[in-house]
Amino acid sequence: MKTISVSKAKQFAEEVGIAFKQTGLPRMAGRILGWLLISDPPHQSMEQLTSALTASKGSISITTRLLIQHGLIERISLPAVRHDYFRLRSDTWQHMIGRGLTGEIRMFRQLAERGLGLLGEKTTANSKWLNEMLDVYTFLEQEFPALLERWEKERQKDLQTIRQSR
Amino acid sequence: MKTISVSKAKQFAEEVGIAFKQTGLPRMAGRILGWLLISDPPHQSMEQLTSALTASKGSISITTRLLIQHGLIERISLPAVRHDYFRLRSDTWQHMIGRGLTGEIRMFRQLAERGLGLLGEKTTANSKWLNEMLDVYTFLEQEFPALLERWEKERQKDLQTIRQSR
DNA sequence: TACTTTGTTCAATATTGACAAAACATATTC
DNA sequence: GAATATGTTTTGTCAATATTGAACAAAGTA
Repeated sequence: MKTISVSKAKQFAEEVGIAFKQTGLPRMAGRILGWLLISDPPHQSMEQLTSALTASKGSISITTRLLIQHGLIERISLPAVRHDYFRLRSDTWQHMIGRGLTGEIRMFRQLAERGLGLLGEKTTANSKWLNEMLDVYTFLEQEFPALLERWEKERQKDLQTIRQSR
Repeated sequence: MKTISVSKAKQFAEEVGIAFKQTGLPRMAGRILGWLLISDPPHQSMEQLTSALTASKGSISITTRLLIQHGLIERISLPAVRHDYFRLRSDTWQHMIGRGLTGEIRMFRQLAERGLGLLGEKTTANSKWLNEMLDVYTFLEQEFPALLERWEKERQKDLQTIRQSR
């Protein structure tokens, strides 16, 4: 029988927590998401989360709401069971990438525009940097979604290949 | 005479500060970089930075060192002037993107690998998510540098066009 | 060598954010 | 409708982080 070591699982959840903190979301959000990535079954009750993460009900309640708002997890309820469960959404990574990477790109593009607006018509030595900044981030803002679409397509192809080979 | 409003310039520096905080660098680092983006001249002394940002010498000293380590700014000295100046590096945005976006992609790819390692050979319901996570981030990790190279190329082309049209 | 300017380091403080515990609200069972 | 189970909101505490201010170091100038 192969079971995941509980301590390693908790450690993994902690690591995802730290990663999330760096992307701007609270640490607890990452812990919950990290746990849901490896928990068996993939849907977990609040009580399970509190005990797995040694966190208070309150924290879990607030943070699950946040994760739901961000589209990263969803609440499900099973018939004849009082409490609800949480589980990852199937499109979690689209949302993660959209919030993190795409969001960062947009933020810096906007900052470059603001900066250039401040300089006005003056062409100082800095406008070179600001223009380059605007240029890179505008390019990325346009091309990044296309990159993700390419992934979607290649993924579809791969899935088909797998199906055919059965 | 067109001069940048000092208060708006400071506000801009503050905004870049907040943006930096979200990417994991200290707020002060963003404030300094934001100020250097719009300051005239583009090189600023430590004394100028302290007064522009209303921050202590200590903060500036520590944070400029950090920015230099990250390759975002450089220290320059002018002949016959006692103190040094700081200015943006010409490749600031390559470093910014490498640290922020590329770093985030790599981090999540690594996490996916760790998670799958924990599951071992077991194919639980979660392995679907972890595999998709690994798949997206691996794809991005490979393709993102190529995207940046494409930008470099198109930029070279644009610069040539400008030169030729003179 | 004494003095001045400049920059760094570090200890003390202020600020922020995370979190738990408890009070509160809602719903379900008997 | 009392009792129990479940979930949310709030308040206060603690820990992490940022920032200052002062002491220190280094280097140029007279």
